[in-house]
Amino acid sequence: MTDRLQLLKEKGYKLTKQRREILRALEEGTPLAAEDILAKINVKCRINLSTIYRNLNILLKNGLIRKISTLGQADCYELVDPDCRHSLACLGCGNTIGFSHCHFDQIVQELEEQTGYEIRGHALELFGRCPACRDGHSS
Amino acid sequence: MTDRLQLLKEKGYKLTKQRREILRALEEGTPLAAEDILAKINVKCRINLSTIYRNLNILLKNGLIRKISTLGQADCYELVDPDCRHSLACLGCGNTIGFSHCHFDQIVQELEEQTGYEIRGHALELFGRCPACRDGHSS
DNA sequence: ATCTAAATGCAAAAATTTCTCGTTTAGGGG
DNA sequence: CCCCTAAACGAGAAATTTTTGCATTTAGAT
Repeated sequence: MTDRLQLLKEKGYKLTKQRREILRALEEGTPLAAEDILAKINVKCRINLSTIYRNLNILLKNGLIRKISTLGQADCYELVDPDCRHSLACLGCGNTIGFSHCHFDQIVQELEEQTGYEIRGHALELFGRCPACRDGHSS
Repeated sequence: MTDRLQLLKEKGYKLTKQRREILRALEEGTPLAAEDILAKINVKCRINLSTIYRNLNILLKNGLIRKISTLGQADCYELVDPDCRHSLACLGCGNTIGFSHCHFDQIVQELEEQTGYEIRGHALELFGRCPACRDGHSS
């Protein structure tokens, strides 16, 4: 059983197959909108979009995933993962690339001391213009 | 005329009173949802919600504002400002505090070199549990 | 095997965001 | 100034995204 399932179980959540499937979909690494998750769920698993939203909210509250809004029109969700991946999106064409190594440990620690918050995770989104959009039209 | 208006003008956008009012509302510093902006617009200025969304998208595309999704259910928008303010939200009660000094210059520069993107701005959201929620219930 | 709170599916509602189209307006050129 | 035109706007409809209520199912404990 994965760490994430373990944590949910300890918190008293039941490990339903829907819940497992949602996590499994997210474990691929790419940020996904609720609809995307639906599309990735095993055909054998009956699941409804509202179940997905309900679970995404639970996962959010427990700091297991983060919500990011730069990509697409619907919010996307991704695992708060150990190797800390983030996104860099082009404001022109929407092309997005990922990166790791955000080196936040220091900032996080300072803030925890200053505020008394226990920081569970972070979302970092960078945006700008990709090489193509930069050379092309000015909009 | 502010830098932001200047930039919009140079890009060929007209400086309508609606556009000015939206920016003025955002200049207060707090992240605002589209509805919040509507509520803050001067009563003398006739404006429609769709105008607000249209302009938010323009401002986004031009890197003048960022969209953040941790707070509330609707997306919020805030100016990409010179002193670089970000938010730390409690997963329990939603209480949010702001902070500055995210020290990103180095990360940004490295990424620009590696990717060829021109990075216009970033959104950073931290989340966790505030002291009260930490001591209180476990959910 | 039984029981119960938690979770789900479904359908409907609510909330958010985009779009169409007719009208208005900013700002440039006489 | 006044005119002109592309850009922007308002209004309302439509599309999309997200939440909710309720009857039914199910995980996990006894």
